Amino acid sequence: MRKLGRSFYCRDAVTVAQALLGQYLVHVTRGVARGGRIVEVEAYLGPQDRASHSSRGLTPRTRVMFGPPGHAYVYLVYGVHHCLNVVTGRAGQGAAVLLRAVEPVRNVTGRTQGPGLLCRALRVDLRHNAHDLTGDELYIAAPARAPAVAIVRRPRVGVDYAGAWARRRLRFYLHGNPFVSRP
DNA sequence: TGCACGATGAAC
DNA sequence: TTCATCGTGCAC
Repeated sequence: MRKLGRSFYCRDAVTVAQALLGQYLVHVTRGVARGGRIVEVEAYLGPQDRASHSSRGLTPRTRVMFGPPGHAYVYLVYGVHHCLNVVTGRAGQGAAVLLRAVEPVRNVTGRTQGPGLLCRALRVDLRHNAHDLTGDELYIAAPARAPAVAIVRRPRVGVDYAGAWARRRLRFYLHGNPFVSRP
């Protein structure tokens, strides 16, 4: 496994989103490494994207999204679940990719099909907000052998309020993978 | 200072 | 279809 470096994230969100499929998300806590294969993601493009949190502009919460790429943007939804994003593009752009589902690979208990379940299973919460993904605690790595993958494009989930942006096909997942949240 | 509202998941 | 539950952003 080879950890993804900064340059991986310094690309547009759509490119990074698709490139993330099949990569391994790893979280090391107290010597225990938990890992899952990323099978479903969504791209959020920036302030112009009405479905993106960054469409509100630079606020205390979106500060991380507008920061340098390769960092984790973690937030709480519905006061209950956490969602993990990776910041992409250039600093100031406000783009990110939401990790929606992983396939359990190592030391993962519980379900992982959905952004909230993924965070629970991999023990990711608000403490990881702004965390540098090129570090040794929470990172993404390329598997030794990456099989060819068929990618499906669909509209994003739960963003009906975003008008035309809700219809953009910015959700990507691995075709036929049983760990996708909503095939 | 108050309030409406979620990039969800689970129960009914 | 309803609800849990709380941080955020914006109105007052």
